[in-house]
Amino acid sequence: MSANRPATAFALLPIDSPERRRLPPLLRRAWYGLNQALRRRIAHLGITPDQFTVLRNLLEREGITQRELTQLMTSDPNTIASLLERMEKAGLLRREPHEKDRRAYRLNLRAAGKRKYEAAREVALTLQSEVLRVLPEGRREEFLTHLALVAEACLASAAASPKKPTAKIRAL
Amino acid sequence: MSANRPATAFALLPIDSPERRRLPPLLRRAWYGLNQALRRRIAHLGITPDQFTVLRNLLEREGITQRELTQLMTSDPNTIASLLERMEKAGLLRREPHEKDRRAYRLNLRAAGKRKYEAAREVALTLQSEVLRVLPEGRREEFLTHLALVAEACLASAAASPKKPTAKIRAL
DNA sequence: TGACAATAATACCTATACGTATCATGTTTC
DNA sequence: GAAACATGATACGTATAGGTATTATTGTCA
Repeated sequence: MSANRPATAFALLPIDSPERRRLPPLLRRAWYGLNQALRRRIAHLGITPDQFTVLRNLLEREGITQRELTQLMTSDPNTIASLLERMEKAGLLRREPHEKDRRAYRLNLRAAGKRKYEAAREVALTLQSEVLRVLPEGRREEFLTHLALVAEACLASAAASPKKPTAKIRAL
Repeated sequence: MSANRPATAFALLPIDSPERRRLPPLLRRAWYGLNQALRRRIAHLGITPDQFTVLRNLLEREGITQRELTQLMTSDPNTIASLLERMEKAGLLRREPHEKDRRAYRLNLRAAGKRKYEAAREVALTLQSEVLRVLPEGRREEFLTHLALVAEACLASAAASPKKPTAKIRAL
């Protein structure tokens, strides 16, 4: 083991998994694991983790447009459109015409959506605290702060990576 | 702001985004941002981030089965099967019959797969260090260690959440 | 050894991510 | 104020996640 790392960091981990320290697989495992756990635990409610996130955002900010929801969820207009279509069909929310912009919709929860949200929220809170318990209590806030920094950096890198490389950039 | 948190943690963040401190959205942003950045930066190679991960695993361990790859990638047999089908069609790898178990395949990279991997690896390494630069140098190892703990906890929670609730559990 | 459970892979389904293109509507600019 | 441009939403295509069921094997145990 190299000398300039805290030895405790590896105490719980098998030494022979070098990729254990690589950011991408760790983020992948954490995100997919968390998502899968939540999906299974709320499956009986008939909603998915992404639908739960939509419900939460709509409860906190009623009447937002799809574009605004897309930004709040750090998602994509296409993904949100089809997600909302399924949720509207399931009776969880309504899309009403925007009174100022005839291109846009205003999104509003229906009663069924609010009920599903409340039930799923309990599950999600339990899950989150269950997961964070593995960190020493005094380090949890710091971890989340660092994770927020990393998340912002990831989004910035994505934003800085054009879909179609411009002539200038490709010329490098 | 509550008193028992380090004040510096919030210095760079808008105070009015309470969900900034919630684990799920942070993991989502980090993972999707990282994935999107890599996808755009290697699109010219004709492979996706997941295909890149497959290539890396196959390079490190030649001749593994789909089942073993599924475990290495913390993925799903269905997903891996269709992923490999696309990659085999694209000439990146071969599925050869397993000499002991006629149900299984042995996976091997082809030359094109190795070339794509080498090119994508440079991009991925650059991206990862670009992202980790936002953390103070002395905290990066600690952050990854904590993230590994969280990832394991997420996987454990998922594993502890059955697909179909048993009668016993549902009775609670 | 013969019935039966476990396992590797696949088929089929739905949900999501996201790239490109399109349409309708807003906004800006000369 | 008309043309150019920007924006909200959608249509369509491909890739991935993962649930259920099926098929072909393998392993186990009475």
